[in-house]
Amino acid sequence: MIYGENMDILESLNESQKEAVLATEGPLLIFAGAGSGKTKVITHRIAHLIREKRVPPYKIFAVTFTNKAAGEMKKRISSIIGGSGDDVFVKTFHSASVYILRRFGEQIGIHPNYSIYDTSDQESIVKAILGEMNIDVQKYAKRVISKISEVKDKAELIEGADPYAFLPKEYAVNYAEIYDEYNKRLRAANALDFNDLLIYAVKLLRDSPEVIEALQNKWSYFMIDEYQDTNRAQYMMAKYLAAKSRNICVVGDDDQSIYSWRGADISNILNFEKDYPEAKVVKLETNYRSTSYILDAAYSVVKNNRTRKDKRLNSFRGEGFMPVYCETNNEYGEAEFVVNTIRRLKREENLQYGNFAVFYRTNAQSRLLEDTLRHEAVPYRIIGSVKFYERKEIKDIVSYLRFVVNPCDTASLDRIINNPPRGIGARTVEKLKETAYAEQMSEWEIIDKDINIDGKVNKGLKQFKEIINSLINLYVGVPDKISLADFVEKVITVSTYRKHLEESSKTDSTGKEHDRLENIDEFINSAIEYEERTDNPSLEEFLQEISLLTSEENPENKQAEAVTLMTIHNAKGLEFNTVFLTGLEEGTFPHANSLNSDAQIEEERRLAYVGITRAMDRLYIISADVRRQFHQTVYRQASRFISEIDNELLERTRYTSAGSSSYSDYSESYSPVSGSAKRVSGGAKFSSQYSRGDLVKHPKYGNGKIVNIENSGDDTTLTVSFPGSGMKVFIEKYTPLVRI
DNA sequence: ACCGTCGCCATTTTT
DNA sequence: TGGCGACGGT
Repeated sequence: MIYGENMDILESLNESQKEAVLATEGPLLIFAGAGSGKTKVITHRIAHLIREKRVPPYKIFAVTFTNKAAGEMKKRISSIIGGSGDDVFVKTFHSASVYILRRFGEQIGIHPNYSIYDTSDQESIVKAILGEMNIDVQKYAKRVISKISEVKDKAELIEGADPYAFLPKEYAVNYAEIYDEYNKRLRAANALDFNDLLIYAVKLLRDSPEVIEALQNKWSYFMIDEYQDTNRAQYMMAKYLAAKSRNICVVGDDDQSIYSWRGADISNILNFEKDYPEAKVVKLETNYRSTSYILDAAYSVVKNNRTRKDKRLNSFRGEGFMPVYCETNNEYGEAEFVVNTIRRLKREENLQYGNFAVFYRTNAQSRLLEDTLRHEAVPYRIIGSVKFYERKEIKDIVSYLRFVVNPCDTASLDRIINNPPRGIGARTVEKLKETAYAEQMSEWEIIDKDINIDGKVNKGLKQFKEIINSLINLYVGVPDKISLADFVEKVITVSTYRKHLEESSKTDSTGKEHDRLENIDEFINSAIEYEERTDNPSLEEFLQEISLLTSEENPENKQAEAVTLMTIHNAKGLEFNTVFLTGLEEGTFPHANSLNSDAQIEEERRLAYVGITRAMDRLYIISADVRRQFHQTVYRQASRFISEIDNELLERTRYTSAGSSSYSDYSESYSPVSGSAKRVSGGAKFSSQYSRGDLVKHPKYGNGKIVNIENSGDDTTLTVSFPGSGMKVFIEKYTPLVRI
């Protein structure tokens, strides 16, 4: 929809949506069911504040859960009211914290060049501590980290409660001691983890009259999205900020709370009316997204939860198609059923690949789906699996940058000191750490001052010192003398990282090393983009910003016309014409780890609810009798969520894959079973110099037979079956195939 | 002492 | 599948 300058902001809203938009003063709680136009209400409410109530845009503070949602919201506000929408403060809680700390952090000893530690940095710190304490690193590192996060999620540090009371007591592992040591090392490294960002921001708000006054004067209208997913610290941040104006509007849906494992506290939304007795409550109960069959199915699942406010969405749309439950023999059958159905619907119903989404509970499940789509030449994109900024090569470069900015950053130092290899081994690093500890200096000071750690001067360390020092000299000139992007380029060359990658890509036949080079160039692009869109760009800010980024938002989906694959968690807030919910088996979904607690089962059920309600027109729920996990084959029972759906709401079917348990078997004997999934190159609006059944030769795979020819976009693709290597798909115009 | 290779291991969800 | 530790070669 295009919004004209004079469009009435209220025009396209229903009664309760209008009510929510107009209630601008005082606390407001909006229960927004799935698909009820929540984002529309938030953006229109902000537009209304600005245009009708004459609230300056910069007085409005809005937080969402993900960067993507924040970006989306900004865009939509601007599309209603034009450019001034850019001045609304729209961020995530974490990036809002970064904003607060950048301005006021010095008050509590947080210098603006601090590093933000993600899970892998945390791991490196915790592993070091456990190693020194002679604790089984393998076994405990993950557990310790999750315990540390758990304590911090509860924000016990802020409220003065005893954090140790929340740590487990095990004779082999002293959690309290590790916890203290961990925090000590983060402070020494001038680093904050994700939780610290929130905690320290809240501390400032609570303890510094100057800060709270400045910020309460800065913002006077607050909007918080996904309120059911806020944790303790986020709750407190909102509370402190809005304490003066009390113009706080929270939006959420207890049925869609799926982040309790990350400290989200559902009682934050359920208790809002206690916190703000004068609060107005608006319920958005008309669903514009899904047909009533789908909504009824969703309701029949979620109503089994005990800890929820009962409510039921009305569909604005008609009855629609009955959801389909397909039982398959194994995960191959599941993947084939998905592909066949996509093909059929695309052809018969004139749908596009972009109309389809495939959801799964765990990322590991994506692999076979992905393989099958690729083999069948169905374009797809995966959201959120390997995050761009978590790729090894990106983290390496970021670590160089972080270290130059903040030379106390030991996690970064550990990463780069011998990367690329320069002859600094584990023993040397160990001695370096010992010396640093003995001298009460940072490791960098030891290196920089040529302090003797080993009876002889280490050549590698000397080399490393020169690299870092020359980069520090350049860094002083950023961004005036040297642009940020050029500096990043310098880091990549001076560190010899690029050279090293180029060399290893020569001998690498998989092309992986070459991909790494491309990713590095992509990273330079992201630095250029940052510089272009920022008024006062700084390396520090750039680094902190990307630490909070989770990729998809940046390297754009180059293929818009593609099937979307993602975890259900990632699907929140999205909608698709047709949704496949895969792996509906006890142990897969609900996940095995959640099976023995009611609270966790309820969260899994909410997750199912979120998944189902993403579908607009068609919903397919799939289970497999047998699924191979890790190394073994497990027999699975259909998920309880399926039996919770009323019988008359589900069309049942079964699909059996001709393939058995290994992919090569599958390729050899693959033949589509479903009658509607004939693999003909129908329509044939494209031309090919091959026909089905032709025998061809490939330089690497040898002789094979063409089993399918299809037009995907502009290209003609050939699917060839090789006796030795299974099925491969080629784009005809690039293929090295020769007819024999 | 470091570097590369081999084989073993484990995998919920993520700002 | 790939990340990580152990091991043996340089």
